[in-house]
Amino acid sequence: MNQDQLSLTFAALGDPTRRAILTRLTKGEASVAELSKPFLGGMSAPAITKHLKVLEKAGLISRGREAQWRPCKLNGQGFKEIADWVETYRKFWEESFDRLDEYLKTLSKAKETKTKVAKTKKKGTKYGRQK
Amino acid sequence: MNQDQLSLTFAALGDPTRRAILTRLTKGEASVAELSKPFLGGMSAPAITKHLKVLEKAGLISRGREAQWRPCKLNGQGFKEIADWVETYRKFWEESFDRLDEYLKTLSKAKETKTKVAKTKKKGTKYGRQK
DNA sequence: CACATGATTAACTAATAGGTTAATTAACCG
DNA sequence: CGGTTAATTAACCTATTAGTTAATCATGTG
Repeated sequence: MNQDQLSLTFAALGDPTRRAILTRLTKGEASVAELSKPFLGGMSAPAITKHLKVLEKAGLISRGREAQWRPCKLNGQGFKEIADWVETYRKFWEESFDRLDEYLKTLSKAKETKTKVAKTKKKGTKYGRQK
Repeated sequence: MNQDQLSLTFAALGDPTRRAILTRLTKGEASVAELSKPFLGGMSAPAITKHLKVLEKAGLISRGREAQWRPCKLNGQGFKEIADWVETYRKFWEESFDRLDEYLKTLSKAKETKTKVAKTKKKGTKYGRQK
């Protein structure tokens, strides 16, 4: 299934070939042929076409018409969706930096005082049997 | 194929079940059994175990030991990787908002002046034959 | 029109993903 | 120890994915 937009977008980004295509597009519009060249020996056009379909459904690119060419360009909206989603987890990565910070302070403190820390055994946690 | 960390992380986020697990974990640590309950009729424990392996390799969670329970918790680092990657595309979504903004201004201007915009046909683009 | 170029579609293949149930491992409890 | 609970591993199934080559569609040009 995986029909929801966020899943489509994340899944699209999970492929390195597709991310390479996006990186290329930061430098400007490109045709299918242009996009296929950079891939060692050149990836086949049908393969690129498929990737572009995935990227388009993911809202990460949009496509134009220019005679027989169908140039692709980045579509900001898709990226914003991802940015907004991950933003809701910000405090978790900031927290871990806080903890790292605290740990580093602990280290230097330990160096000063040579303190031996007692290892306290936790018991009876929330995971204990409930009946 | 798909071995790089960023691919693992994005691919992990591409599954709605796994994102639901992450959402649950924002409220605190949880065991496999606790994580399986919310899924309509309860998803099987082996399925959850597999998802957790994916999330762990993606750097999005870490796991502890508490007797026979293996509680999971969020790992901020994985989220930061994603945030950093998407940040490099920020200007593309901001640009599109600028364009929207400009468009809205154009609209209200048109309302004021009733201007008819000439449609200019582009010709001879970069996609032309290079022979 | 005939033909060349660019892209897509069709058909196929091999590998991977997401799920299941059954069996196994690990740890606690009486 | 024997039993129970939590989780993982194994084996299996089906659907999807990423790629291929060959054929088709679309467009511009002599």
